[in-house]
Amino acid sequence: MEVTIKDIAKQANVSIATVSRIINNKDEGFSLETKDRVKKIIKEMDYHPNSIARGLVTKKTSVIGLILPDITNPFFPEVVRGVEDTANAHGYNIILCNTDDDEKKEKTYFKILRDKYVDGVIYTSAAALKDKNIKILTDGEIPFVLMDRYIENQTIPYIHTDSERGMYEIVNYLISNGHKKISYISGPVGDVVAEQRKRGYKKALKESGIEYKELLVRHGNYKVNSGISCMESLMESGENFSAVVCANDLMAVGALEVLKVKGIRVPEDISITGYDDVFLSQITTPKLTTISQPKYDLGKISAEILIKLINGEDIDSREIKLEPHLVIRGSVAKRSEVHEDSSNR
Amino acid sequence: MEVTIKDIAKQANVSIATVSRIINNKDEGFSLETKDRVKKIIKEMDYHPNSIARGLVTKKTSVIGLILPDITNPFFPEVVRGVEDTANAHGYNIILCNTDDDEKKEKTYFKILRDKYVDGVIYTSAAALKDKNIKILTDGEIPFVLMDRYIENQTIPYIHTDSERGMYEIVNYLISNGHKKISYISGPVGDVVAEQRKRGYKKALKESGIEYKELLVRHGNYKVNSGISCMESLMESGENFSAVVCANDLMAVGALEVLKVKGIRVPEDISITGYDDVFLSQITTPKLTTISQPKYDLGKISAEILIKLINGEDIDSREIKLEPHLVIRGSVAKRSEVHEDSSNR
DNA sequence: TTGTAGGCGTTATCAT
DNA sequence: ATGATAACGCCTACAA
Repeated sequence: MEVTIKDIAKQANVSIATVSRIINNKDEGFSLETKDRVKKIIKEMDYHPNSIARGLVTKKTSVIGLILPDITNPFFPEVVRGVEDTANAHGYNIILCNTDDDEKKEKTYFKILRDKYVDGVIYTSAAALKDKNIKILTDGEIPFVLMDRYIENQTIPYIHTDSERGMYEIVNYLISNGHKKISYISGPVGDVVAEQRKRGYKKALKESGIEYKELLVRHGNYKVNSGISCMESLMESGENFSAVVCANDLMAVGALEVLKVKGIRVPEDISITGYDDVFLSQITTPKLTTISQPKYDLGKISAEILIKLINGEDIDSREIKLEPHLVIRGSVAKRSEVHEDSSNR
Repeated sequence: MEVTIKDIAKQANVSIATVSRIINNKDEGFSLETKDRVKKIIKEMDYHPNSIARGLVTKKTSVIGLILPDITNPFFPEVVRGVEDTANAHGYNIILCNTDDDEKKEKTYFKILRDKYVDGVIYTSAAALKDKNIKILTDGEIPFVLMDRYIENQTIPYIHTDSERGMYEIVNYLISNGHKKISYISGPVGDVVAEQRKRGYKKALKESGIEYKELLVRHGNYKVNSGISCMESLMESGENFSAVVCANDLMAVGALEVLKVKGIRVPEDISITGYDDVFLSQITTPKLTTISQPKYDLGKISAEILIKLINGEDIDSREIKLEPHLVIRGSVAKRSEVHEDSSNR
């Protein structure tokens, strides 16, 4: 049988109340002498408080839920690490939940986490979060934050990187290298982040007086295979372009693969860009020019905000926007006049 | 205030005992009629049992701990996914713990998980697990399994892939391609898996009558950087070799990078092999010939075994060995006679 | 400074 | 088929 607070109390000839005060580091309610004695006995008997029992009365479990689409997506491990390290440093553990962007799974996890009385949850989803689902958490008065993605018309804090700006910058970089016909492989239609990035793409084009052509854009799902099919579709379209910007690195990898197979040189013939700066982007040939997101920090800050919320502290603003930055590697070439001519109407 | 079993009981004019029986799907202790009535009220009042309170009496929490070195290592996400999917399918959630192979962190996590009364833990570590630490779990009578790595002289179940055999096969593949001078970039000295793989390397050499030369081996830490430094060291050694086999893909990526910088062609000049078949190995140039481990299954089966243990079921044997298999891609070339001659003494 | 006792929300053992 | 009630292990007023 496990040794309980009762055993310690008996052994030390004090009440369990006193023991409780001591293990909770209260600064009143016992003499220094009894404190030492009790502590010694606790050590001798290897007593450790039962978190469950404690949780039942305090309503705190010291665990937070971490909901994301798929840990297998190379974007997430580093984010998760940021969350876990931070949570841990504050005495929390994390329950990891993979939803595959499936609303049903999300809902189920919400309920489970609520029933398990987690102290808070960090939520990332590409799917639009329904109010009805949010209610599961809010009714349970469980603090939560949105990470990476966000939901409109809500007051829930969210931490993300400025996707529109990131995409804006990399497209501008392309333009400054002489590119004018720029294809775009986007994320899914309806995905909030995908929309933001596309907005950055459009904005950059517009500012340079380049017309946005629907025919030059394709919609993938952030996975390698969709990068492949989008690139193939682009090639077969007969449209002319000197560069293709992808909404994430994985799709860029797929696009790269297609061009390699077709014997089209990157970046000499066509330039390609990624987004996220996942490790993969450093080992493709050529290495991907991409936009770097502070992934670890994204997780870290999300955890910090959540913990503040849990502690009832104020947070400065609902939105925390981290800044992305351009990482120039080898997948973009200057568009020379010669090529320019040959590809003009 | 949350609605409790008491509220339901009152509303339904029954005792909490009856409600309890109903929510736990007992097959006695209530009439069909009251069952329906209670269930209806439960739904109306949106009642959900408090897992904490339940856990306090049942001693079950439906959560399992998952301890691994670093989720950021691309080998793990898929394993974790296998664990999570399986756990979830059986009604369990997972608490993720990153240890960085730090014994102190491991010990701390052991204690936390024990205090949180997790139902079991899956443990992966490169560090030698001390008996004293194991005791934390065994004393708490918490079932656990070893995943990927194992500990000698213990009776703890472990699930792993046959590292010795995997390495044996890939080295044989090299030999069958005419390679005789084969360098080896190993994992850390003392790491159990590293030892197993090295054993496979030695065995293959021996069977083909090739002498094992300490001068041809280096020890890294499974990370890209160590692959780089090991490869550099190998190049500077002046030793002659036509192939280098790496104990994992990440180090192979590092090695590849060094050769690329030096203008040495892979596989024409030197062949390289990886191990693990992490996604990265498909996008290097050339693509890595490597050994594939069933990563998802590793996680899945580990979870299944653990759950059996939790349920008090018998498991067939202490050791479950999954089979690795050779994946031939483009980083190994036939060693032609010409090269052979030039590199012979 | 210390102890008593109630309560947290369940499950489970007895009765009835 | 039901209902009281005692745990489960801890925290926390409230007393002493």
